[in-house]
Amino acid sequence: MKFDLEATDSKCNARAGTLHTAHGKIETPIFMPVGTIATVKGVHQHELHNDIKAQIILGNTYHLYLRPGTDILEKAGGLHKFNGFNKPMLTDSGGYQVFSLSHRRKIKEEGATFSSHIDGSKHLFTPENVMDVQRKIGADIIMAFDECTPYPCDYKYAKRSMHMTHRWLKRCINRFNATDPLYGYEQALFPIVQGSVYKDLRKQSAEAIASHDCIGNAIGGLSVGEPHEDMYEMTDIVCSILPKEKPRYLMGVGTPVNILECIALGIDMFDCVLPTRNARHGLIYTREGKINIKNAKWKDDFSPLDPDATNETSRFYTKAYVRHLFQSKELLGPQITSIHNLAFYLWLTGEARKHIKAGDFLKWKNEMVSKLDRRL
RNA sequence: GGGGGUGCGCCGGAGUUGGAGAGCCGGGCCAGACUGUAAAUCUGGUGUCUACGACUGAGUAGGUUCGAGUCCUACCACCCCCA
Repeated sequence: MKFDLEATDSKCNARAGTLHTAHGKIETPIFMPVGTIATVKGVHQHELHNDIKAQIILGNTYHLYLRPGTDILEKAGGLHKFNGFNKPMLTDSGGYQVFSLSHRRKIKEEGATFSSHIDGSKHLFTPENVMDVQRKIGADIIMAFDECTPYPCDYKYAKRSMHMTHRWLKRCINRFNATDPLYGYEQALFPIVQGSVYKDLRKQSAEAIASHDCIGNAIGGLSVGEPHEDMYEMTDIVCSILPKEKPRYLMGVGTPVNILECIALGIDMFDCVLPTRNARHGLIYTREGKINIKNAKWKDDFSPLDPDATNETSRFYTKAYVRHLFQSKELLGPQITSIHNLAFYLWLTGEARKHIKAGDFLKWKNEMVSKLDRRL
């Protein structure tokens, strides 16, 4: 797996590059739709491919391990074969579930014990078996097992947790290096920077992560409720330390404005549930800001969801029609808005790339942010 | 034509031995939230007003009573049975 850095903005740290994987290339900056349970909720693979133009999607180790289970995924020949998405995929390790399902787990040095949110059964996740599971799932990029710390998080806990994540990382790397891909193509392991909102911890963590010389690096533990200023500050510090020639993945971020700001700080890869979750709840992102398509004011607005969209779905369906679908609780409503929001996110990162290459990113970014920044 | 039954919220239920209702449950409607997905979910609002408090309100109009959504009378509407 190889990353080519193609352009760097002269006025900020934004970059454009290409990550070459066995399932195709990823042109950065890029947004990666989240497909936790082997599906980007409500969206067909051909829609991801043709209309949204997704270049890579996510899956989740914790969820896929619980259901359908690694035996089924192995039998299928890996996640790509199972869900039919034959472009690059990335799996998260379950580290986020250490945070989001904190009431269902116990952390020890060995690993984290979860009681399944599906049936209550007990499962131990260790750095080693999380690597094994991700080998079986077969994503192109797999993530180290970490603890995503909550916000707020006191310094002492953040420090202790960070060190444990670093120790877990060494175990992940050892297991990863001791095992081979199961399906005949390369997988890359990305380590994750932690350290909560503490500058010294972030610096220390970024240095530790960089020292492993992995193919790409990730920043975790942000977008968990901290102020945006903290998110940007931490991202900035970490980007100044992580190697320039390797892709940087900011996990779980974010809003369109978050993404633009963090591209400016030097981030190449993003993922977030907002475009799909909000879509299912009737919130759509447009070039002019976000709108709630369920609001009564759209009931007789027969203009397209987005007349300027580059994808077909967003130009084809009207606001009034999509509102009607939501009012009627028709499945097509969330499907259309999910496609729309993802297409918008992919358009956004694609435009950013164009402007970085053209050399006018910062100006374009600032204009976009002021247009979009109605608390996006 | 005769007999019986039922009437309160935007809708459907529940609730009444006469004793605190702007008010229970569900739906609808109107808004809001959501950041490496326990999420097609969750939260709030939904009579009126001069609004942290008031006022009006149980088909309509009267009556009985300290007190009526509840009892009585008339009328109206709807449903059922008989002709």
